[in-house]
Amino acid sequence: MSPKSARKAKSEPVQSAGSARPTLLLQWYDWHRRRLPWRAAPGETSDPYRVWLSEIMLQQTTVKAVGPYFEKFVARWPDVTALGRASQDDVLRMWAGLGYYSRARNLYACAVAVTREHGGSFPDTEEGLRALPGIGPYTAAAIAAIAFDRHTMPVDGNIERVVSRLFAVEDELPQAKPLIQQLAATLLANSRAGDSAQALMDLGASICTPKKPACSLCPLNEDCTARLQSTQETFPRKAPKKSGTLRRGAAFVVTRGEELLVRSRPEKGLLGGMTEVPGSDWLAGQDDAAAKLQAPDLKGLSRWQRKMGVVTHVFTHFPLELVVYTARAVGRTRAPEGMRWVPVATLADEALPNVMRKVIAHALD
DNA sequence: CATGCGTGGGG
DNA sequence: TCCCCAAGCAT
Repeated sequence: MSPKSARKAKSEPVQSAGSARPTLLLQWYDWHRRRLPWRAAPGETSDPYRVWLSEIMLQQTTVKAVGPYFEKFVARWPDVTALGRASQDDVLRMWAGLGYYSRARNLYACAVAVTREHGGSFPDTEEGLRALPGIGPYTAAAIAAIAFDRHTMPVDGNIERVVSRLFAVEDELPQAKPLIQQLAATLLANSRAGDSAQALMDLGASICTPKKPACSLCPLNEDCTARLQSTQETFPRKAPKKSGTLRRGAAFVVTRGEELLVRSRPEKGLLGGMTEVPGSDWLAGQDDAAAKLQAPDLKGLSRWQRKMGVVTHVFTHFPLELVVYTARAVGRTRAPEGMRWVPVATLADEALPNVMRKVIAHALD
């Protein structure tokens, strides 16, 4: 007789909780799902174009920030072939302010590819989607699950957080990604893959938040390992990231009547393809005198006037400090090679990143 | 696998 | 104020 045969008075329903979770999650979702502009109403078929567009915009970007941009885009380009017929510059102008501008270039390239190579319909498999510009592993899985109900679990930052807490994953990100992917897949319901994914994302966004998670409201709280240990807020594990070194530069704001001198940045790299006022390089340890030497060379220009103060801006990987110089150009002063005059009144329509809007506002203040 | 790539909001 | 972060991708 082995000790194992001893029976508990009341056998515990430790019912391999793994199988109960997907159902609990969907039940929670059916009551608490967020209403979002790109989501189909319950029972409705979702539009792959809207799912794709929203997923691209939502990469590293908050729902609140995306809202108005999504509405603008679908109003102007109601389907992927309409977007494919636009110009990249129109797309960049509409995207200005949302950040990560390579997304906008890839968005356009993707629309062209879907229009020309897929007859205007998105591929309905992860593999097919993954081959398109701007669509990586997460986005391919998300579109496949949400728009085409493929049985796959996309793993974004929300889901990494929820899963790493649920299973108390001690490994640090990003090394833990494969493990988390595997664990996340256990939360997929047999049907309703897209809802399973969106349920986890909503849970991460509204309950299982980075700070002060509302565990008492969580449908999975009963067998959340981190919560049982009261270590929720310490997950996911990740190495602290280092902040970049301050870079300095100068920006030159030249007006000609009611017009402003601008140019376009190179296609690739920081703020690729976006509009800017002429400026110096942005370098660590550069002094103002060195930066000023890079002022554009125009005939018929008034003296450069240094605006008091500086414009500061923080990019993901470095902070930036710009000194601003202004000057006025007479009558028909020609724009130097590669530059152009634009009316101040229509600046809002330009593909101006926010750092340049700050510079111009500071200069014209 | 590490790094580059925006911006605005919250604690 | 400062730091962290928010539905990642490309290289």
